[in-house]
Amino acid sequence: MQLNYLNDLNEKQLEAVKLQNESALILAGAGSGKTKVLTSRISWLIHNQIISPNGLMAVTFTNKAANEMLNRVSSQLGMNPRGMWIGTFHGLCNRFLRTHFKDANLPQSFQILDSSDQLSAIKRLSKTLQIDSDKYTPKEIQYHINGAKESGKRAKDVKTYDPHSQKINEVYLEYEKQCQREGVADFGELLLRSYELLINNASIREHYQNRFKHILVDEFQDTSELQYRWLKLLAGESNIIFAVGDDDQSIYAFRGANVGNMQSLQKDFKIQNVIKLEQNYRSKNNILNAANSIIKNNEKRLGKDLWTSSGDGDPIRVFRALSDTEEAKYILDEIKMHHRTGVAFKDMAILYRSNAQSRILEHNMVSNNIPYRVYGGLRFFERAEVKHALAYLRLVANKSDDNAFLRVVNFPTRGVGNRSIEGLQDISKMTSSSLWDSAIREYKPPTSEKGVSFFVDLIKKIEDEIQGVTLAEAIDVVINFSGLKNHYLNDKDGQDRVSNLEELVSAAITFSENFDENDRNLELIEFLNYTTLESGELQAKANQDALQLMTIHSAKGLEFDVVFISGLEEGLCPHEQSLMEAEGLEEERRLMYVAVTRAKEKLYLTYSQSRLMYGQTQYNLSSRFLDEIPENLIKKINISEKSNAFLNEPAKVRKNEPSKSFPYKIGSTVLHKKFGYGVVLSYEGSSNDLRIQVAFQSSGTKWLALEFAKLETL
DNA sequence: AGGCTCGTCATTTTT
DNA sequence: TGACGAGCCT
Repeated sequence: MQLNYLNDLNEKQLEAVKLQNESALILAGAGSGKTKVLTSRISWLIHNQIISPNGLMAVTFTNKAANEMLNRVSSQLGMNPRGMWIGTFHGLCNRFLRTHFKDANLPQSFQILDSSDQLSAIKRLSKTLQIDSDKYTPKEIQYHINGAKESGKRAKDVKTYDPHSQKINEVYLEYEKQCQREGVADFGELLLRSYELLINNASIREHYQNRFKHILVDEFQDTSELQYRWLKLLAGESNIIFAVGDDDQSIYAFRGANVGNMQSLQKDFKIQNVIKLEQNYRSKNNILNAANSIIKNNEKRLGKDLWTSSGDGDPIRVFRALSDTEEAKYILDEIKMHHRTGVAFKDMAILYRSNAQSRILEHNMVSNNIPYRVYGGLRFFERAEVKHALAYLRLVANKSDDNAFLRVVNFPTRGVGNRSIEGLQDISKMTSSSLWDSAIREYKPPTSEKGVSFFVDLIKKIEDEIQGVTLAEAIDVVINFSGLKNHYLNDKDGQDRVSNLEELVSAAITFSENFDENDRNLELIEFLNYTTLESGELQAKANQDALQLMTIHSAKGLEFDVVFISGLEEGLCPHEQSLMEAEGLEEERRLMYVAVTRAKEKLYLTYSQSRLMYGQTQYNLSSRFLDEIPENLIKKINISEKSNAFLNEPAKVRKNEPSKSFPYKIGSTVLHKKFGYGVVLSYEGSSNDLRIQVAFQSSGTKWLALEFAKLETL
């Protein structure tokens, strides 16, 4: 029987979907229908009874992608996919650890720390350990811990070669103990501990290896070293991995993604034939050709070319502005024009490399009454008031959760000052017990609605009140009994926060509707997990017809009729910081590739001669990526030839050869009398007050007046 | 406890 | 420039 979901697949896609007993790597270009291939394959495997729904696992990175997969599979097969192992790496690991909490040496009700919880846990620990937080910043420690976990290492496995990292690793060791004591796990821990459990427990490992005959992975180029090792372990000797990815869209190396996994996969799973999906169903040919020409400048790639049968479309418009304001104005005018001709705001997007660029754009949208939406702010479950409310519940669920304790013991304020808290911490340290236990130990019946003992009574009261009530009612109890609601009602600009608390009650109602077990306690715990694993965009605003503003990173996976890529300047895109990193430029180029391939119909590339950054006007050269697009695909707009002397110079600098005005090559090493060795990053200003930016090995990055700086080339 | 000033810093981000 | 956090003052 031919299934209707297979009907509109092209030959290559169909080949991928119907692969039999072999692992596969599907190189799926932007807009080539990779999600479709992945979900169709799941449906095909199940429908042809090659496996049962329980016999496969499908992993993605984001909840959004996971949900989309679940939805498509459920509509293709007309079944409820809830029990299936389709989810994010973290979500599946969480499920795995809950199932085997005893073997994983975790309390059943263990709570998950998000990044900000993790950071406050580290700050707290540093204080207890009397670590100098200026010398060893909490951020640096967090980076070390996450990096180590990402590569599968416990503190005891990390090799340190200098006193500084030695010290930091000692904090990591203590951090592990603290988390264990408090019954919490950070994001990296979910993965690492799942991996370790599989390694160390043969019967569990064999059980899962026997179960998941097919493992499907989305966005494979984004997998980290540990994630790959975890997948390999689950695959065992004989299971089949179906990995879909695009090395050209690997833009997350900075957070641990390892494109090398694509080569490793081919080797480890003896993949003979990599299937390339190169037909693009999204963009016009001019756009694809531009993307192809840009990305072919990268040396490290598996190689593929996108094509389409949908025609050339408009030329790509390149606009050079005199200032960032002018750039914003041009974009705005074009948007208005397209809107008049019938393009909805929500089908147009402005992309930029860094968030700071959004301000000036937003400013223009506001003054012109264009509805817009900026992606990437605080998410719902990350808001302070929501976290406060949840912290009460977390403490009820797990009394060892010191993070939660500290968050709410004095919020809303109830006269618990630093002295009382430090007192409790001392007791906890001496007796190695939780803050809650210390509070119990010190308990004296409160005489007023103040103090730690009153707080203890409050938590116990909340605990009593929520027995047997629904989750939503429980949250209602918390926000009322805790005094949170009152606190915000009395706050002159707390109205939004009150409605967020109410929104949290609705979120709980929705959660309960989809929760099909009867265990109230379990429901609470799973809800708390859900709030950290799925920090969630509020859906309501998504339906508004609003112009989309976002970074290139957050645009990955999305598409728009009209796309503006703004700020295409050297130093901004490619970002100057990235040029210091190994293979940084190639990743920046992939970023450009991702940005370009977001556009369906029309693509605008804009840059500005001057830009206000950090309160100073910077003069930037146009991005080298613009030069990588063939002239015949481009229509230049309003680029006047009469530019000042400085701007006639750039070609030479861009080619990166020393010239009269720019005597030092960008990227070359120089020696300064006082600052020592450094690398030339860029130039700024014009002939007589030209300044040079140098990153010095020991004294940081500095701007120097070229006229006075005594630099030696090496 | 809350408001204030001053100093610092400034890609990209999901879970 | 402007956001944020530490620390100080009231």
